[in-house]
This record gives sequence, C-alpha cells and structure tokens, in this order.
Amino acid sequence: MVINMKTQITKDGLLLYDIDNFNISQTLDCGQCFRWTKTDDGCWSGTVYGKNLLLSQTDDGILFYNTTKEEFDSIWVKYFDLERNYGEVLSVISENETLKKAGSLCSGIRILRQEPFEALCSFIISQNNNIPRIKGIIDRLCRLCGECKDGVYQFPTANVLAKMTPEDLAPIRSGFRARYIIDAAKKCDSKEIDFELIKNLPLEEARNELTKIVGVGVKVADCTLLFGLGRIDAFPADVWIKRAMQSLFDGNLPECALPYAGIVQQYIYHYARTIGLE
DNA sequence: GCCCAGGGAATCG
DNA sequence: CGATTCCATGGG
Repeated sequence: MVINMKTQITKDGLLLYDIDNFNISQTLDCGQCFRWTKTDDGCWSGTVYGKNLLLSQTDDGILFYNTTKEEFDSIWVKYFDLERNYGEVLSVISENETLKKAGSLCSGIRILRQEPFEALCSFIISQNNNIPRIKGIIDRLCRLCGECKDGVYQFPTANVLAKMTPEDLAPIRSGFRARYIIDAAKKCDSKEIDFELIKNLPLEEARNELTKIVGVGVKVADCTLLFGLGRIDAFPADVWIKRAMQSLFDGNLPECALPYAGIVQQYIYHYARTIGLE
C-alpha cells in the first residue's frame, strides 16, 4: 500500500507534507528516545546513524533541515517509520473506546527505528531510573567515548565500549548499570548477540537471546525489540503499563490491539502518564 | 532523613 | 515457584 506522503526541496531543506499522524514533539518526547533536544525556537535536533538533523513542524508540514532526498529516503523514512499507515492502526483500535481515547490524545506518535545497540544500552540505563537522569547518563556516555562528528558526539560503538571497564565508566555516573552496559557491548561486539539474526526470530526466542546479557530482563529486551528492531509485536510492560493494564483493561489487551501491540503500548504509556489512572 | 524513578539479580522461604 | 531485598544516583 502506498502511503500518502510527499516531499519537496525548499531553500531551507526538505519539506515533508501530506503526511498524517506525525507530530515530532509527540514522537521525540514520549519516552522512547533520550538523545533528541528541543531548541529554543521549537525545533528538534538529534543525531542518528552519524547524521545530524534539525527538524521543525510548520503549518505546511515537517521541515528537515540539512538533509537531502537521498538521505531522507535511505535513513529518515525508516527511522521515523513513515511507511506505516498509523491512521489505519488508530482506526482499528478505536473499536475499543478506551484505546480510541488514548490514541486520539497522542495520534502523532511514531515508533522510531533506533540504532539497535543504542536502544539496548538506553533501556539498560533506564532501569530503576527517571527520564531526565537517563538522558544525562546517555549524554555523558556519548561525550566520554563516542565519536565527535561535525561537533556532535555520537553514541559509542559496541567495539569501543567492549574494551572499557566499570571504572572507566565512572564519570557517567550510571551506578550499578555500568557493568551491564559493558556486558552488552562485549556480547554485541563478539556477535554472540546478533541483531540481524534476532530481528527475525519469533518474539519468545528473540527475548531469550537478548536476556543472555547481564542486566537485561524481559522489559529491556522488549524495548530493544520495539524501539531498535522494529518489532511492533513486542509489548514492553513497565510500571506505568502494568498499572494501566490492570486499571483500564483488567489485565488483558483488547483483541483489536494485538496486531499493533507495541504501538498501542506507547499510546497507553502516554495516556497513563498524562491523564493519570483511577 | 524519606520516597521514587520506562528493572533485574540475588537470595530467600 | 513467588516474594523480598539490594543495587547507585539524584531530584522532589
């Protein structure tokens, strides 16, 4: 199916228009990623796959500064999941009244396809932690041992991190998570953990592979699958989701949401955190 | 001082 | 098995 999406090169950059259900603030500020920052004038800047990007949402659409059509097609379409029809997802889940409401409150969220190793480490760092501090630790990690490209520090590679010790990571103040990050790096660098292989495994087997990393349980594994490997069948259940599932659905996700569990998870997460629960 | 934060490992019974 | 406790760190 062809998604309604048009692009046009302007003097400022590439303009994406005629696209539904894509709000950059909702997408970049919903707790799925930790390395995008909002600028004073309301733009968003971030760096993915070594490319620095500046975005702004206007009445005309979304403006991608400093990018090309080639880069847009090869990187950003996939990263922002632009080929998926979120309108259809929202339509199908609106069969359930609660999901209809949850979806309508954040219908511009898109599930990012982040770099797998970054997603894995980010959610290792997220455990028993809060979002501002997660962002701080990740920022310090990039500055400590990530490559600097065009003045922006990238997320470190598994190869670099695999050679480090918990003492080396002391400056990022990640506490007990330092040795988890290093174990993840070693297993990814050696290909004992192979994202390309895991990506296509049945959910249960994919989880079993990722949880071989010390400090990775089911929740972090599911976040890695959803936000790093594009597996929208993964349903990460953190404390908020667990509370919401009991409170809203008596523990069971409505049938209509099952094909899009991961996306719906993000709607519920947003709903629980903004509206609150009974 | 206390509590909690997009959890997981270790150690119980 | 399930339940509890500890893990570093920082903000409220």
